[in-house]
Amino acid sequence: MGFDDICSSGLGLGLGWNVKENFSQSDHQQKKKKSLVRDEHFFPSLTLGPSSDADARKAHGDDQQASSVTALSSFSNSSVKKEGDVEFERVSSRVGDEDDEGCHRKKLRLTKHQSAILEDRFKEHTTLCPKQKQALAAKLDLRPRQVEVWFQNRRARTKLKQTEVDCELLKKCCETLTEENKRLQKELQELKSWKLTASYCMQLPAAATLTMCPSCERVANGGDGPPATTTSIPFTIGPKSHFINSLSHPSAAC
DNA sequence: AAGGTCAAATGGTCTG
DNA sequence: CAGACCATTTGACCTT
Repeated sequence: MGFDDICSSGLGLGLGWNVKENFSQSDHQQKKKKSLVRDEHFFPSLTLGPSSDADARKAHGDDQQASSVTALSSFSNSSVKKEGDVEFERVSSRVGDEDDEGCHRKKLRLTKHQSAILEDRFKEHTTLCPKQKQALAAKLDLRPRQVEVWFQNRRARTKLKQTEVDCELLKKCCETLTEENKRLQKELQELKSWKLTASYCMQLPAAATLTMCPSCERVANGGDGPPATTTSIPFTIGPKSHFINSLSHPSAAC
């Protein structure tokens, strides 16, 4: 026991990314997955302790549903403005000539009004049932298919935005963990140097009664002298370290 | 002209 | 199997 337990018990210190891949999907679906974004969940990990992998991986806040963050639409900076709404109406409304639609598609620009209504609906629900779609299409003078496509594209934008947000979050998390890793590495080094010091002190008669109080967590002489303080003893153990000299009884420290 | 945006098309999977 | 959804691509339009 003692320092040896701390320093040579497979204490591991690491920083890395845990990748939890969702393999639940069928094989034929995998070929479609070119991007990692959808089914992989990355979460950073920092470990200090036995290198067993048994420690529970915390479930991360999952599922990037449309968040309030993403509610701000990319439409807000829509570039169509110069020629005013008259121009909008000209290009946008009425894809009424459905027959020649297949030949060459004309760029459709939704009017501000149409976009606003669609946005409002999207804020309420990110999907539409057929009836809602019909009604909305009629209201906006668009085809149901156009409404459907708009919602698809809007969801895609939301997802992209959310991915960017998540990415930023993970970056920050990574930075934090890197700092934590550095700190723990430093602490480990200190513990190792303490071990060297202790093994040296063990050879001295007085140090044989070295004790650490479990309550105040200070190293003290177990003998007749006064309790040791941080100033009188060359080393003390911080709150997170739990070292008790096996040669003496813990309660004797105070 | 290059690059960005966005509506629309396409081709695939999933689900009831 | 139809319809909804998704990822990706295409093409028109816009800005710089």
